[in-house]
Amino acid sequence: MAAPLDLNLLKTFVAVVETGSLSNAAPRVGRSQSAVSMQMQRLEDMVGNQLLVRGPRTVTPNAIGEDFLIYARRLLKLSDEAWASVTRPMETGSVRLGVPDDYAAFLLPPVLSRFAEDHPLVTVELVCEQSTALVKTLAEGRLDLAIVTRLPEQPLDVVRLERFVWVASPNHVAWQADPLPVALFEPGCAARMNVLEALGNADRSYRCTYSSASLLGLVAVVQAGLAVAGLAQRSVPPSLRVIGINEGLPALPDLEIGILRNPLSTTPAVERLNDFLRRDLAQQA
Amino acid sequence: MAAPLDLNLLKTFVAVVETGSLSNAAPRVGRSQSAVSMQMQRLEDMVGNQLLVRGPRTVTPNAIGEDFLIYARRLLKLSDEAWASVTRPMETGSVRLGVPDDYAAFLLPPVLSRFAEDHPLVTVELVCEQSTALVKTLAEGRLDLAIVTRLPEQPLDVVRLERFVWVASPNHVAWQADPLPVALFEPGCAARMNVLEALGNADRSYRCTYSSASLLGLVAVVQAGLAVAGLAQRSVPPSLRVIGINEGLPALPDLEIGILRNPLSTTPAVERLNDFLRRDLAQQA
DNA sequence: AAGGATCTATTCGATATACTGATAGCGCTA
DNA sequence: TAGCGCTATCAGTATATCGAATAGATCCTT
Repeated sequence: MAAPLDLNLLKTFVAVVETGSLSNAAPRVGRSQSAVSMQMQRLEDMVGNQLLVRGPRTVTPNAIGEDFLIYARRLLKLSDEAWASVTRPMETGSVRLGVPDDYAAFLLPPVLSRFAEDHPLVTVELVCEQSTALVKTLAEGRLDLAIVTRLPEQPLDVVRLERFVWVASPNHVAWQADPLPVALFEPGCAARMNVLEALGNADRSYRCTYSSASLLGLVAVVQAGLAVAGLAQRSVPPSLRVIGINEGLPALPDLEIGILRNPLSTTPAVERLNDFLRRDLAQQA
Repeated sequence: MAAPLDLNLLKTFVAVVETGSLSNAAPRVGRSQSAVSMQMQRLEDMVGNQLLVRGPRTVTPNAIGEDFLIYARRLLKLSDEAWASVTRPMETGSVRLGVPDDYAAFLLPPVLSRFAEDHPLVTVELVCEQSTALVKTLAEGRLDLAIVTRLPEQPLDVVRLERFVWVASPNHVAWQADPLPVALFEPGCAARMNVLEALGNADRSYRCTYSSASLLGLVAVVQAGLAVAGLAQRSVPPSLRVIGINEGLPALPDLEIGILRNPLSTTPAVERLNDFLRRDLAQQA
């Protein structure tokens, strides 16, 4: 790693290129003409390459200088952003938000859209994982917020109850098979536990024909008539049919949705998104 | 605009946060412990906010410091890139590459993986849009390269022909319906034009049951047996079945794939990725 | 409970760096 | 040819930054 560049020199460099003159750049950077000349000399010494071509009365960047100019501008801009993050933290920031796959696909886009309208300088980084993985990721400090489904024994402030339903292919009768073929999310997942617990309580035998984290894969298997599955009602694609007691299947308990927060994530941006999500999720039909 | 930050201070800041100690950071930045202490003081004076919480034996960033750390790392990384752009211009750079959705999902990952292995200091920013949108984005100078499907009358250097096929649900016979239900990409898309042109030439009446840019949505509709669609053969998921003349559908012309290049994008990185893609796409089975 | 260890903060003196003002040198224009 | 307007260089000065030493606080071991 080279020594970090001196952004004061870059600021002067940008001013020189933009004015085409050392003398005209000087007032822009609050230095004398001779200081500007020496700064450009120091910058070129530092990077080990000439960046500027000096004419009798003008100064222009060479090809390397042109490329370097782009970096100089980016560095100065990022420096301003860094400064703003400290001095005006309310307006900026980035939040790392974890959500389960199905929330990402179906529910979050409108929510994040509305949040982005209200907070244009806040960046939300979405991480899609199963709830169990999200708990771990957040505990490791790699997430600020996570929308998760509550697991048994898990202390979680529940924000909403999500209807959880059986689904099947509209053109198949997979539920008639014995043992019941079920498509499940991966072990440890609350949705999976709900399904297995309901089947256990009903003394219904089953066999697992699909086990993965992928919602798309699970949906594909169910659509193919190879299994039934449990899904959050709002995640049910139009191609699947909701089934239940009428088909001889036990009722499924609702999923308890909550928002986990990293206690070390105390920025205003995280605060605001947290409030926004709590309000929005609680309000949704 | 605030005065630019001192990257030497940021380097020290990062070292302090990473080691949790001023004393341990000192050898990392080639300074004495007292110099490190004063640098942190100067940094906090400069930004006008405390960034570090000092314990008796440890130092940790506060919430503002955590955010600032992200900027510090980005600034240092960008400084290295800037340096490399001067001293090793052939190896660095960033390319803005536009690709259609289905290419992004199925085909580009292995290509970009191989490119990244050969060119670790080149950053590729991917933009996924329909070909029609990509042409416009590139013309506006916001892309360096774009992989697009050739539209009628469009001058484009074709790099490969992509087999374009009808697909349907393996468990449905949607093609038997009259008029034919088709799922289409949005208007203006070459794939859409191919389908409609082929149906027109065959005098086959059709109705459009899906029209969107989303591949996932289209696949869902087809899988549901609600429509048939045209897809690049290599984009066909395992859950769909390729159909064609045997099912009474007209042959679909191949998609002509080409690479557009922004004439103002002349960096070595763009050059190299362009060459790489041309070679790689031409070679693929 | 006491002593040693280990850290951060501060002071002081030395050194390095960066600046301004003055000026030399060069090329252009009238 | 003289004057103008630029960049480069020089010398002196001011400021910034550093290391070594040390104070103070806390923690750990005996």
